Amino acid sequence: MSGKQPRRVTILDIAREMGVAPSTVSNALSGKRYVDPALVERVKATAERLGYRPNPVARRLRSGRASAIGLFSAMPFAVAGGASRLGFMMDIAATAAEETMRSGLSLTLVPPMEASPPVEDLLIDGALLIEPARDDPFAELLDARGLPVVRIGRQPGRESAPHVDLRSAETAAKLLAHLEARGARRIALMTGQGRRASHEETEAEYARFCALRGMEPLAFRLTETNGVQGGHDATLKLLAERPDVDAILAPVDVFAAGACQAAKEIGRRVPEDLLIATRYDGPRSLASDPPLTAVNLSLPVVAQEAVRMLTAMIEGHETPRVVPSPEARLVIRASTGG
Amino acid sequence: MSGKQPRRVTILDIAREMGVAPSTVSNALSGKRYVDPALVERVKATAERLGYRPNPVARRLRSGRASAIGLFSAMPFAVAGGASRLGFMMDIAATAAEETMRSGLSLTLVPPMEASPPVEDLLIDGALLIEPARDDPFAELLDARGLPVVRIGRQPGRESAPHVDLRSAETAAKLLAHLEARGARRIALMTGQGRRASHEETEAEYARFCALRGMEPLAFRLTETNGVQGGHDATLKLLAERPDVDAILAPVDVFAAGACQAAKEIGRRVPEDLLIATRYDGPRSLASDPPLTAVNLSLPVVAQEAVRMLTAMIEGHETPRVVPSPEARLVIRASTGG
DNA sequence: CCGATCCGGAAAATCGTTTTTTCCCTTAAG
DNA sequence: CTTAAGGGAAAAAACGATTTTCCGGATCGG
Repeated sequence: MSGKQPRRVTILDIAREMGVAPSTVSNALSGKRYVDPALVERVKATAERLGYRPNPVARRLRSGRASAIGLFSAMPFAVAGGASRLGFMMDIAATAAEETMRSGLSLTLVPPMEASPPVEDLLIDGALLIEPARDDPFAELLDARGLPVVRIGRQPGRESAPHVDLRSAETAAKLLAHLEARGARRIALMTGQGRRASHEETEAEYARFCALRGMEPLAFRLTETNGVQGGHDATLKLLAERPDVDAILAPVDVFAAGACQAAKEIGRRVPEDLLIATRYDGPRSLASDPPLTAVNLSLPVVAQEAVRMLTAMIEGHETPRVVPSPEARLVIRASTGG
Repeated sequence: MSGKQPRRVTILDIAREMGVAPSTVSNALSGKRYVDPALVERVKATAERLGYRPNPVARRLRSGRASAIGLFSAMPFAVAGGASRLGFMMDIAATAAEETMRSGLSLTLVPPMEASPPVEDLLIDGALLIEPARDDPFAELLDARGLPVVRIGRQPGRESAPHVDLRSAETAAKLLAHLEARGARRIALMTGQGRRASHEETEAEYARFCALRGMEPLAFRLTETNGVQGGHDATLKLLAERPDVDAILAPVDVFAAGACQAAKEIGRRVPEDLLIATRYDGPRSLASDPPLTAVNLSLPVVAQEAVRMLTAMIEGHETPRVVPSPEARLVIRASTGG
């Protein structure tokens, strides 16, 4: 346990061993300045022989870089049971971590906590922010610290901040058009309460869609932390009050899953009597009964793009402020007739 | 873009401003040495006024700690589609990140990559390793670096390494007993291929169980990356060949989900004609049709415990080498008769 | 009354790199 | 032949804190 480390080999050890200056060793190893090729070889060999490992902390202190970025989820991250965004977040985290490593950085996971975490003390030189809401506290802290931030999804009120645009309006339009094509005549909308762009854009698109067709809008905002149960309860209530509803668009997958359950309970067959569609195509949409029609958001691509933007900003390179996500593709499943 | 940081306030700025020595400021703020209380107050006030934030890197260089730990997933982390362990991993990551932050550390996510990531350059002073398989490459790298490591789940072949024991044998015993109590007479087992303790222990327990009852063992190892489809196909084949099988224990949740689908397709009703049970109680088990009987592994507690062990090891404190996870509790759902 | 102890703070060393500056020596130009 | 230029490596500064050492004055005991 805690085995007394045998004192790490430092650059100074190499320098002493070879009778050269520490700076020469540094330059030889990093290649930042010209050093006689033969000497470089010898330095490298000695470093290898002594088992030299650069001390990342010292390196960071001098160069001022943390060599890490943070992944911030605005959503309740550890919400017991009904963690509606875990899959979403992980699709991003997985790819982001990989892409981050590829750039020689590492990725720090920052969960929302009761007491907001010490953003100031985090060792990062940039941040990824997942679907920030209008007054996202993380966004404010990060901006205050003056850190480069790339948002995944536009942040309402901060449209000009760098972000990957998830194009939720287009996604909503596609889903609505699909439902209509499958025969829906009265579509209800179930979004979440957070003031996120995806919700706002979807609502706007839905309103436009309804207006164009003279369809009476039936839009609800559910509390995200209620999870499947929330979607379930809301659906029961909705279908009781408005039996003419023949389709539900529930962008948050847990709500859609709840809607499926509710429909089954009251004997409304999906998709024969009721169409249900969602947005994020995660494990839940596949595992629902029936499987849910959803949208392939290409989150791995989105994450990769976001990391690229962020690293560019950190290095001071030019980068477009807004990058569009790949075009969303419908994934049509049994919940809308397969 | 790359907004020139306004140069952080350092301890030197405070010292200059007040006409005292930097060391005095440090001592006043940290309280490590006695400093005149009145002066302490003035220093704190000045620090506050100037907006002083200690530079974590400098602090770490001097004290030699990285103040971060890594979370390593041995499993394919970004497996397209059938990512069977994402939920599992995230249950742990979420809590671990929170507990880590609470200890003033941060958590770095390390995905498996084609080219093994530069474990050497990671700024961590400890690691969490999720369900390492017998010859886990990460385990070797980390041990070689001499870093404290806590395994979540015993690692076959490294039983003496510090870990949180997931008690898979007991879990398996409970599930098997439950299936038997619900009337199962011929139980088949579907595990994964990785040489993880959970699979090995479950298989051993299953063998014991069968031997005791004179039940013919029917155990299969499926490739984890095939996901739901793999479980589905294997189940079809199994039920065709052995129609007398009346229960399936599939610890990997995606296999269980696939089994459900397959059963439905061939008209075997669950739970009337076939019982199905799984291990990890993630979103998938809830969203399956019917919902799956599973086991509450208390992953948040496990994660918390693992982080505590790790921080203790990092600080050189004594800590038990093996901590048992909380007793697993059955979560009985419709797939075994509710 | 003198030397030992204590005390609070200043000064300096330290952590291990990277980066800047200095310096020596060779070469080329005037 | 002298000087300027340039290249390659050594030396030193810097990063920002913590930790150790130092120092002058007050206190105390003998």
